[in-house]
Amino acid sequence: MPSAPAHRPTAGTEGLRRENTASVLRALRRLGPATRAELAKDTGLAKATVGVIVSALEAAGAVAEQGSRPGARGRPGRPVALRGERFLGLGLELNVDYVAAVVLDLAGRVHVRETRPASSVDDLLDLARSVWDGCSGPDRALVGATVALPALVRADNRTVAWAPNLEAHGDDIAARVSQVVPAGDVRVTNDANCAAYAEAHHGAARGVRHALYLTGTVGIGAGILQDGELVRGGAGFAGEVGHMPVGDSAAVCGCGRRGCWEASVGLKAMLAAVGMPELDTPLVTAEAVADRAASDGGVRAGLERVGHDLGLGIAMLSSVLDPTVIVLGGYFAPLGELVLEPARRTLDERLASQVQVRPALRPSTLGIEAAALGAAEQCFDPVFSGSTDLTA
Amino acid sequence: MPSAPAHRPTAGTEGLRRENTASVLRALRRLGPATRAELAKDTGLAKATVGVIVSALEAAGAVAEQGSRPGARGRPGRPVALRGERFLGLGLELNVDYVAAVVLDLAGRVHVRETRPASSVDDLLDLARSVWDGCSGPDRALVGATVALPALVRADNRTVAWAPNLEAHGDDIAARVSQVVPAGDVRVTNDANCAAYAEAHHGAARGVRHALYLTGTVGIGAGILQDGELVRGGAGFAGEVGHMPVGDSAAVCGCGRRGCWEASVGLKAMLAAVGMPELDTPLVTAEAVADRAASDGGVRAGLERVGHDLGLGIAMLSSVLDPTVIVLGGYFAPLGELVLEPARRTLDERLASQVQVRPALRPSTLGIEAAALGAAEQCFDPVFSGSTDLTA
DNA sequence: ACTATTAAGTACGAGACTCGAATTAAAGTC
DNA sequence: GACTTTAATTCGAGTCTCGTACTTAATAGT
Repeated sequence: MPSAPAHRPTAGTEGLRRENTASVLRALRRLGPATRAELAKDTGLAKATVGVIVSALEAAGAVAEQGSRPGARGRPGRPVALRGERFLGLGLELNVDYVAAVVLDLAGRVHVRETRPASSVDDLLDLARSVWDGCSGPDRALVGATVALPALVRADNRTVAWAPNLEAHGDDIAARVSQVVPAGDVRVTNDANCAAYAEAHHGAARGVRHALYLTGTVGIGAGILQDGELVRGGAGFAGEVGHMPVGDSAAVCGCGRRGCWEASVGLKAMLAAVGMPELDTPLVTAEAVADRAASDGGVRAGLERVGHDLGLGIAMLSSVLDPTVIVLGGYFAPLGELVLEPARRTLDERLASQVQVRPALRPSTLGIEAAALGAAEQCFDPVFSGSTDLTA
Repeated sequence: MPSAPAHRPTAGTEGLRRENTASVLRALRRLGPATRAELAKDTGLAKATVGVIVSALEAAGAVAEQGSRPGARGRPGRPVALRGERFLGLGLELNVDYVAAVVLDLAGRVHVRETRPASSVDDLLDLARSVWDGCSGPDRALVGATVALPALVRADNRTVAWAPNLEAHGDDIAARVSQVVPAGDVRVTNDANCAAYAEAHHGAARGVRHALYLTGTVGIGAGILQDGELVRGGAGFAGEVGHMPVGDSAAVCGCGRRGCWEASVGLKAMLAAVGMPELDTPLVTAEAVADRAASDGGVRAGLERVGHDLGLGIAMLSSVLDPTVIVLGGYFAPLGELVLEPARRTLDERLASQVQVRPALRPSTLGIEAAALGAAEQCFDPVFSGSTDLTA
């Protein structure tokens, strides 16, 4: 059988408490402010148990009571809500032309989001320091920090196996981040995975348990969510879709081979198709292209071709993964329906069977900080899964 | 966030016991016979707790003590092993040209395996009845039955969305099976998923947590294992890789489109490539081809071409999923290295980066009952996950 | 204004479970 | 034969959840 590591999330009764506490926290995140009675019904726990758990969370500063909501019959409940003032998560992104940081709180609200045009680890550390300085306080605790990189990150969430266009050795990024901010646990992850996570928690795929995120810049990356969890693969390299043999089989890719998907739908291929130059950043470039498309039929035709090849790859990925929603990020987002519409048509042609429902194709709405936001959200993973206890 | 259903595997202390009991059972399955002390070390539970759990399992007939193993210093431990005489799982497969059944016990041993050339639901029920008659007994309990179908089965594990070549409405198969055998819980699943499960528990991918199974008959199907769990997709249709646009883009597929992968590497495409006729069953046909290849260079060249296109699709799937091991079943198994070797070469050429390790390509060794075996194994899922309690 | 009704939250005792330490048991070693 | 070593059980303490009964706080009705 698949030899599972002897994982022990529970074992003793205090582990059981952790588990149930996490269950209450998840319910609060999902429902928003809720009374103890509502939490009991949602989690299936006894009212008494919920009462004890809520008290502990309140003492820890994780939740707070709100004013009661009158109007109904009977004694009005006293709603409890996640507090954003105590526990924070820091998400960082180091990319080829910018660094970004997002501070998220337990309630899912963004405290800070900042992006700077830069590309070195030192720039990232500077940003992390300044962002945290603006958030820290005597009653603030940083539950973790996560660094998103456009790189192949191993399944250990620490070491980088391959980072083209990035002068980050990566192995020590985690260590350097933890010297700059007081985060107990610092992890390193792939940027597309982070962005997928962000879309599923805050963006166009909110609440969707099977989603696929595609980011388009020079390369194409994917983040896969299967039943709410990121698909990482054996070594941690799942989602490296840029070099799949899809699209124009003659197109020459930066990797030296031909026929890679990103040689057909990557930023440079798109620009070649519409006959426009590359500007400062992929996003600015794509916005310029979208503007021009309004008046230029040739540009629209070029985007039509890109959209078709995009749909081809999406058909492939849909057949394999059967996602409910596919979110398009990176330079695809500004182009929106200009590429999504032809992609949908191709998808309809290519879909495996009549029964298979076409996944929803949506542009990302999270902007350039998507990956950093997802990274910040990942910091709360241990909290909502019950492996960390905030009341300790 | 991905709105998780408020799943309650634990909650109270008796749920905790179930969880820990399942942990002990998993350890026994993984380690084989083990003393209470060894189980305590492996599971992380206290010795006292393991003692109580083992007593309960022994009373339920799930485990039994073996003769002690002397030789070491100190008091010899009394090893405990999973008993195969009490709890059984029934796996059934209904395919286009045969029906198959496997009875598996808690210890992972196969009690019966039988295949008959047939293709109707009635034939399957006959087989189920006769197989169970040969196994049932006063002290025997059937923990469940699982039916594997070459069909799109919805995520509810009951209803069939699409079953080409199969006159099974499917929605009532589960009900009819539970009338024939005394299985509490009857599930319906996709055959490739079942076979993947079988390979991961008993076959060429044993102990591997990230594996991919590919079966080749007339169509091509995949089963995906991500961290030991089957990837099902949003509707339950993940792994439908047969109609991905891969290989010869001009090849006409049975679905009416062109360029589908199975139009390049399906059974009929392979036969066309080697210029040989189809025999009774895919396996017999493939064996004949393998025989001929020993002496016929033209056949070898044809298989070379099929292997190349196989490698192309595998490269795609590897980029997306990053499996550690890929198992080739169906008609690919008899052909073995004749197609695997060229597939490996293509894979090496196409692999995304130098860092990415090539997954191991292995032929299946489980034979025609692979899917039925995996179906039987799935019956024990609730037992090893702790949602069912054998000691109740 | 007063009572009945409805629902939320709490107090409390019972029950289940795990854990660590102490104890008993069964070998081999000197 | 005494000692050592390791296995397994016993026992008491501690933690947790649960159901019931009770208290509290609002509205609805008379």
